[in-house]
Amino acid sequence: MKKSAELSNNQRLVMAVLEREPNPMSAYMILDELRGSGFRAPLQVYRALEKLIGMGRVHRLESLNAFIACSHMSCEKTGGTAFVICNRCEHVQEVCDDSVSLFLAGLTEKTKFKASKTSIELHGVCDACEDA
Amino acid sequence: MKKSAELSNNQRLVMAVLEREPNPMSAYMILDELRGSGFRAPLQVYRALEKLIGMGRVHRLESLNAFIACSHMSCEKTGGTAFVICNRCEHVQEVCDDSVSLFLAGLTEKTKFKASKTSIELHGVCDACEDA
DNA sequence: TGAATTGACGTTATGTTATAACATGTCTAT
DNA sequence: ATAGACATGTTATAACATAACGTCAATTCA
Repeated sequence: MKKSAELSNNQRLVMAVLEREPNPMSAYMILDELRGSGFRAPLQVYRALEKLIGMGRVHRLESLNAFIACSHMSCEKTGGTAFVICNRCEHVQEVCDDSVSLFLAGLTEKTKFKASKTSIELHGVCDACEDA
Repeated sequence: MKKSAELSNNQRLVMAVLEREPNPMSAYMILDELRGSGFRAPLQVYRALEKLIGMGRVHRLESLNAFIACSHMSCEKTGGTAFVICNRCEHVQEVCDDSVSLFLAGLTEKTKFKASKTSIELHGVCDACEDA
């Protein structure tokens, strides 16, 4: 039994790419970054991403079909995370506090629903871009 | 200048398909339903969907790459809508009340963000499927 | 020890979702 | 009548994702 903190070779490479890049990346962008390291097929990326997402170290942004390194330690321990995504600069702000988990708790109670996965994504213009 | 309530031929056909089907449909499922009516290419569907979404009569579910008829009158007037999606029966519950708009308002205030589009989607198991 | 299991990896092919680019038609306001 | 806006049709292609197969190395436990 391995410690979950240990990453396989491919997982480490994908993680490193995502940690270098502040903005969301598509699987194919990641693939292109890693061709020099021997990656040849999309599955190599997707398989690594799947594990990293399972560990909570990477998030998938459904509205972009893109991936980003988690900017916190362990979002997965709280109820959920909201992503605030600027359409101009592509910067993503990750919000992961009580307001999010309370909102989700209220929603699942109201709808009598057992949620296993949630996705909250806002698109618009961030403060910095608005001022500029 | 047309009244916005009037739909073009293709828009009407796509809308009718979505209104017949309670569960989310992919663009290609819609296309297949409409081949009998003369549809031949994905763009015919995507173009109609784009307009219908703009009118608030159809929602796009980002986490499914699928589309569903709005079950309310004009969600777009409120602050936002949350979709509660059962992974077993595929049923989608559309929640569009103050708790959603208040949550979004709090979030945008906190992050100093001007949101133009939001997507809130929960996956899990609905009450009916849980009991069954 | 060695058979069985597990998990990562590699490769080819294919499936699924979405848009680009270009041509045509059809209203309507001036 | 003509310019503008909008809807349409068609072909091709881009972008995103997984199926199905086989290999290999480490682990385990009979």
